Amino acid sequence: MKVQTRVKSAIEERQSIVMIRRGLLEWSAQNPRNLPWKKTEEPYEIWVSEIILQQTRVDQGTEYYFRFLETFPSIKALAEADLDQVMKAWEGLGYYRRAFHMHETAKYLMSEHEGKFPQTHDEIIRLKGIGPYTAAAISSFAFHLPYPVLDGNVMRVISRLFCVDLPVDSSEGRSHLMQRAEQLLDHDKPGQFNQAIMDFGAMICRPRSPVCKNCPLSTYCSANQNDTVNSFPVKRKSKQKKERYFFYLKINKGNQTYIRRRSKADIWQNLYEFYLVEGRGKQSWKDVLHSTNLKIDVVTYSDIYTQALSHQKITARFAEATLHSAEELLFEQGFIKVNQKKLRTFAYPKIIDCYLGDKALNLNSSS
DNA sequence: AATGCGGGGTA
DNA sequence: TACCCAGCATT
Repeated sequence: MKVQTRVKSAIEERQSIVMIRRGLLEWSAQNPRNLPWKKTEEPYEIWVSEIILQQTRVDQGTEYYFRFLETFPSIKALAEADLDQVMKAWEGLGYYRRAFHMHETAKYLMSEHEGKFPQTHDEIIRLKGIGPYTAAAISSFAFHLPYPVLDGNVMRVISRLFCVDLPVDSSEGRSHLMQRAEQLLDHDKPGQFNQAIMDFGAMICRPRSPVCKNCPLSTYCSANQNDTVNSFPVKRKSKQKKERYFFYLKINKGNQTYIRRRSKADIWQNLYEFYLVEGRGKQSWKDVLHSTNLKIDVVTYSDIYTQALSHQKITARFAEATLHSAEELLFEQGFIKVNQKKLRTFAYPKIIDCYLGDKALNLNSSS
């Protein structure tokens, strides 16, 4: 038997667009999602929520959202804070450039924009850290401007509805999806519509095991009709992870420790760390200690810590040591000396945070 | 157009 | 383990 395919007429096409739009809004009204940032139209608060939620699950970001607004309740408060303080609020959340850019933008808005968040899409999208998605989100949620959001949820929903087989991580795919998103958008209530389609993607049209059985759009969904929902969205191959080996020396002098802010173009920019020697492949502490000019006595060696980033696999070892050579060697390299008690007031990568946590635990249990 | 940038939940 | 998450900047 021959598989029947037929091209939809322009009229049918327009009709299904209308039905999908209505279906999304109705589903949203019947299945409201109680998210804290939905309760406000304050641009600053919406901005904070949207930056936090970039590539970050709602469950993971919610606590950060409350704490960030508590610590920095306004553009002014954020602008007047130290970078270290801002990074500390972001510690553990990842993609730390987000925090850096927010801080930069807050300072810019104070000095060049009278501390007010801009109210047009053109101005908003020019701000650091704000791209097409975030600009559309803020524009529609805070100012009711008709810009469609195109995030991971929306791309998944649309690619399934219309069987878009262009890779969603290609510019061609993105522009195709954006066209669809613009067609679908409800221009009278863009904010509501954008919320609806994202919620729908998160709850019904999920990445794995979508709930097609009671999906209100199943009759309009090409992928569902063809029983190919699992082959959308189409993505390119992901790259292999690079392995890196970090040897960290927690160098002490008395009750002080030397730490340094990471400043190179690399992971964990603007977070703090100990003296680092990066090994090439497998290496031992002996090789590493031999390669430094520092006079130190190692007191303890830690277990091995590993952390998987999206693009790198980090293996880290820590050694605690006392310093005998002149401190100047370290100060010249940008290190600062911090009292042990104040150590945790700085922001660290997760792998260092874990090490410090384990160390504190060991001290407690052995005493 | 490709790549780098975190951390965690889930199947 | 691999994939994905309310993406963006840089080259």
